[in-house]
Amino acid sequence: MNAPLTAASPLLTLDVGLRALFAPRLAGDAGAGWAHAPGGRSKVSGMDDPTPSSNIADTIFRDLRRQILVGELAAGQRLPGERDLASTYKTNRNTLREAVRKLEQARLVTVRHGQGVTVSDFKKTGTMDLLSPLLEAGGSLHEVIHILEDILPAREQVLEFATRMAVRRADRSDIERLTGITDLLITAFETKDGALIGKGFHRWLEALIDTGHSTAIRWIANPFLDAYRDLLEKYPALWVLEGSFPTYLRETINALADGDEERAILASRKYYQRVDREFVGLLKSVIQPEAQPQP
Amino acid sequence: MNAPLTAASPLLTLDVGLRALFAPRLAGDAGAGWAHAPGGRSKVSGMDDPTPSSNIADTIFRDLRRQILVGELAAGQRLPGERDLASTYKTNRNTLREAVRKLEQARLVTVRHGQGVTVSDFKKTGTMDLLSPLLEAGGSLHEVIHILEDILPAREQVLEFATRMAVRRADRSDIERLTGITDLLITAFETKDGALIGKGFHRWLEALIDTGHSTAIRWIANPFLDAYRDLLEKYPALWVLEGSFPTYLRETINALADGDEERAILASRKYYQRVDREFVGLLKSVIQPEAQPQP
DNA sequence: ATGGCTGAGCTGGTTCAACCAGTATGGCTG
DNA sequence: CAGCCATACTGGTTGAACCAGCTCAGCCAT
Repeated sequence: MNAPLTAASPLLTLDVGLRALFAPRLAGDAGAGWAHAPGGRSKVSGMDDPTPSSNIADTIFRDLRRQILVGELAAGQRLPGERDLASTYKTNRNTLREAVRKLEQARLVTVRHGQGVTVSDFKKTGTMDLLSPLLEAGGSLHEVIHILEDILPAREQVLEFATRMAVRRADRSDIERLTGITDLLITAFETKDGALIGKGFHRWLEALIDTGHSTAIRWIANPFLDAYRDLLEKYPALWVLEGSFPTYLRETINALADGDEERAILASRKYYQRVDREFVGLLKSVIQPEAQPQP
Repeated sequence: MNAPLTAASPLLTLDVGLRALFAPRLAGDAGAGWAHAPGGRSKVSGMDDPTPSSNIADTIFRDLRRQILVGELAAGQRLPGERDLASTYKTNRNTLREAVRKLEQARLVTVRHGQGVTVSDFKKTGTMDLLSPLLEAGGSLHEVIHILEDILPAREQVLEFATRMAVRRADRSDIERLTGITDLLITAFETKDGALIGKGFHRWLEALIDTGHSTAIRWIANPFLDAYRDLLEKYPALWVLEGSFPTYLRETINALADGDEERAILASRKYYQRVDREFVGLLKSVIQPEAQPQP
């Protein structure tokens, strides 16, 4: 890659992460440092349930979804009949149908009475909801990298938009909340513990999005946050955190407090362009190792 | 509103559309002028099925979804048991469960074995998939307008991003396709037939998004296109088309052909800021008629 | 020979009646 | 009073039967 990194600010754990990304699941949890703050949420318990999903229908749903997302079941192809599928999965038709209903709702198949179930072309008709399951499905390396390359600029757009709205609509309590998380996060950054920082950054992003006070932003950002969280759980060591990470956080907070929209956008753009450039470069060097540059 | 409209370019059918938006469904179809082009699609038949949805489970799903989206079922609230719900809807438990599976997949409820079904806070945890059903559900006027005000800038961001990627990645065939649709559309614009223009514009947007050759863009844009199409079907006369519409189309195409990214973005930004400003102004004047400006 | 009807056999849609399995709760027991 | 446990909720699973839309082979009439 063209732009050399400052020796003092290497990409944190990136190559470890890349190796982990396509390797069996890693165990490990980096302590309870980022437990939920006692926010004003209702009795909604939060997303800290381990979700064992011993659910048969759900298991089948996930399996079929995976098969579709990695291309084992191609678009336009017809699924076996419900009776056949049920016996394949050693269950009954009712349970199997629940799985099919979920596939249908996820736009992965279309069901027509008398004609069977056909796989949809999810690349055409899907939505960002598929991002997390797609990364989780882990198709071919090439495929995943292509999708990621595609997603990264979109993510940057979303983040810029979220940042913009946050600057416009932040109130005092938003800024306090974000400042608090930022301080914790910068402290955590010193530990170089990828999983811990990852969780903290997730909270930071959530707070930033909340600060926009916009349902639209939340809805756009949620699939990205989901994908982030899922990947974080699977590959705690993955997170690409460039050396300027604390600077980015501070710049954003300061611009937020000053109401300086352009400065906040600039900080975001600068940071993510850096990170993404490195990330894409590394991804490409995984595909074509001969093109790998000298450090 | 501050900026007066040029007398020669009134908002096409806007107040008719606003009236229609909160009135019973209008009938009418503006001819087959926008039939699908014989594209290279596989056997996927397209989205021109009337979708009668006589499906019981789906009907229940839609009804419960509507109740949740308009707030009749509040977040955190528990649904009646499956046995009760089944008898309420005069059906059996299996069919009802299929509806609940869809609600679960749509993130509108969470189901926990032994504890029942609870309504989720979709404003926090939802995704853009909910946009179309939310508008369809038609909650309080105030609510819908608030959401729309929130969505419009997001839509503009998405369109700008789509435009940007289209300019970067357009090839000759993309430009030919878009030019063809543009010519048709501008001709159709003379007819002032809202439904016809609406359909044509939908095709134009699809072509623009295809031109980006990016799965990410498609996935982000799809919920917006869905909402657009659904509203178009329900309120054929709605579409807000400002007088500069043909100019916007031409500018975009020309910039695309020249590879001039900034010019394309500028055309998009200028046009949608105009349209959205008028739209929001009108929406607000519906809420507070006393604030309505003089023409 | 050709056109249209018809029924057999696919598909998903719906119903029923049981039973299995988590979760809360209140009353009983130590 | 503390702790257990029967019980009565909740959703999860099962299997069988039947209803309904669709396709197509094959028959019948033109």
